[in-house]
Amino acid sequence: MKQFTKHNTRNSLRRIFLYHGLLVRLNSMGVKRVYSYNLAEGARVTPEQVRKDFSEYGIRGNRRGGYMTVLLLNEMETLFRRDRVTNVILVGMGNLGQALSKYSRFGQRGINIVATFDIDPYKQKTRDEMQVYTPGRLQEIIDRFHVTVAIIAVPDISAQEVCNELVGMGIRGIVNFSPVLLRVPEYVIVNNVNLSDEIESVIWSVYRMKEQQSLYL
Amino acid sequence: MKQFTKHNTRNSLRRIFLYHGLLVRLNSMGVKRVYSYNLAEGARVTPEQVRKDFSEYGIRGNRRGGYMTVLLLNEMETLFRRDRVTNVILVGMGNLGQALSKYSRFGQRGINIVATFDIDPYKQKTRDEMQVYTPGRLQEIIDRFHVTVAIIAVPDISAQEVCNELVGMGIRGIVNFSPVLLRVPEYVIVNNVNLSDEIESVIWSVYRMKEQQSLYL
DNA sequence: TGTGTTTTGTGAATTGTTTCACATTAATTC
DNA sequence: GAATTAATGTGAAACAATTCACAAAACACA
Ligand SMILES: NC(=O)c1ccc[n+]([C@@H]2O[C@H](COP(=O)([O-])OP(=O)(O)OC[C@H]3O[C@@H](n4cnc5c(N)ncnc54)[C@H](O)[C@@H]3O)[C@@H](O)[C@H]2O)c1
Ligand SMILES: NC(=O)c1ccc[n+]([C@@H]2O[C@H](COP(=O)([O-])OP(=O)(O)OC[C@H]3O[C@@H](n4cnc5c(N)ncnc54)[C@H](O)[C@@H]3O)[C@@H](O)[C@H]2O)c1
Repeated sequence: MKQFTKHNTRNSLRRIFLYHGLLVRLNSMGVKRVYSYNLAEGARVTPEQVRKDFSEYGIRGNRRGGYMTVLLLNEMETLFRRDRVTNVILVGMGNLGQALSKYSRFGQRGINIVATFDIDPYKQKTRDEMQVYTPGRLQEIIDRFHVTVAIIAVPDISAQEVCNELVGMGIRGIVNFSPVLLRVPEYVIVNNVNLSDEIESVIWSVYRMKEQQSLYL
Repeated sequence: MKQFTKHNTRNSLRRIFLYHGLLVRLNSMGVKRVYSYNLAEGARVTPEQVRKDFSEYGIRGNRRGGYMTVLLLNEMETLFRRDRVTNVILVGMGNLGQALSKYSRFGQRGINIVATFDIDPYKQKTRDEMQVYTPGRLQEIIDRFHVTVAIIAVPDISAQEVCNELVGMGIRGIVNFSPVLLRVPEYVIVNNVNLSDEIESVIWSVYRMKEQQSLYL
């Protein structure tokens, strides 16, 4: 087993997923060979970056011949567990939780939301098709489906509490949509996704760009 | 006007927003003075990082006295336009678009979704409270409300097309939730937010951590 | 007013990431 | 089958971000 000691940053992983997405499209379009500059163009990076990223994960192509699309795809899918489906639970079936639970393309990405949870009994009943469980059944479901990754979409006040429970029940990875930074043991992976920040940073970048442009008028 | 030539990375902006959030909470708790290590602890960074970030944006405190909470908050709100509300439009009122349009806390962040758009006439009618417009009225609304930032929550196939229209109508910043990298002129800011990637990167990090741990058994 | 203490602000050092430059290899052409 | 061409793979160089180290400032208290 190759060990990834150095690098392995969030950035390189992000790019790898991008390359994979592009590769799926190219493959479905019947492209047999792909070159670092093809992927680079699609991912808006340099070809060197693509090759360095692959090199980082031990993925190798043919000099002069680039990469065989199918082989590269297979290699990536094995390496990044795209060959397996991972069971995930979702806690908090409010606006965002419902949107996520209805998204039909997670399956293509190997993400399977096996169960959703909410404390609100009204939400437990009314969700069409997908069963919404009470948090009392968390441990049972986690054990039954060998769940190690959870999505938190509860209000900020409850987020840390829910997080603690989940970690206590064996969850090792959390995607947190609430606007608080969760405190977890070092063996737990957390990805904090703050949608307000994502929007606000664009707003601010636009203001800043306008200011700079007006300096040259 | 201070010019931000160097640095100004996405990372430092992200952290600045984090500090702001913490500051709002500390202020509402009646904390009068705040020190770099307070913010550092909350944001999970080093105190030096906090001070460097502030220094970067020309924010200064008192040696030994830290920062006056209210003054720092005011300074940040002026600097980062938190004192103004920015009008934003949202295109695509499917699962995700509806969740975003119902989120009530954007207002606190100075984000005001003034109008939403969808090609589906059914969606144009049924959304409670918020009016959903046909894309035919985009230019009119953009002009009327001086909109420069848009959120794209349409399917991947339509995303680039919608993006082109928006840019042609004067939009300068785009938050893109579709899983394609948009192609825009260099004067337009794009933030691609890929929720599948956010989840998948956690899944993969968990797998990897487990592998590494099993090496030491 | 002076001395000790605490905290900021920031150059310098370190660490991390991306790009460059080119040797190496494989395919193609003659 | 030798020469040419076009790609990869990767150290080295350049660049970027973070941490270190400490001087400068502000406050406390005698
Ligand atoms: N909706 C958005 O567009 C948006 C944007 C930015 C941030 N967020 C953040 O995402 C999170 C979810 O947002 P939302 O709009 O879906 O909120 P919401 O209030 O609509 O939904 C939250 C849900 O969590 C449930 N809940 C509360 N405590 C719980 C617990 N202990 N266990 C299980 N369920 C619990 C509630 O019953 C509710 O159904 C919030 O933290 C919000 O700040 C959402
Ligand atoms: N929902 C999620 O949890 C989720 C997760 C990951 C990624 N995404 C991405 O976010 C985007 C939106 O997802 P969704 O689940 O809301 O999809 P959806 O299919 O539910 O909604 C898309 C909406 O866009 C509208 N639309 C299509 N073309 C349009 C056009 N040209 N102009 C205006 N409106 C148009 C459709 O009528 C529909 O209402 C997609 O690109 C999806 O891949 C969503």
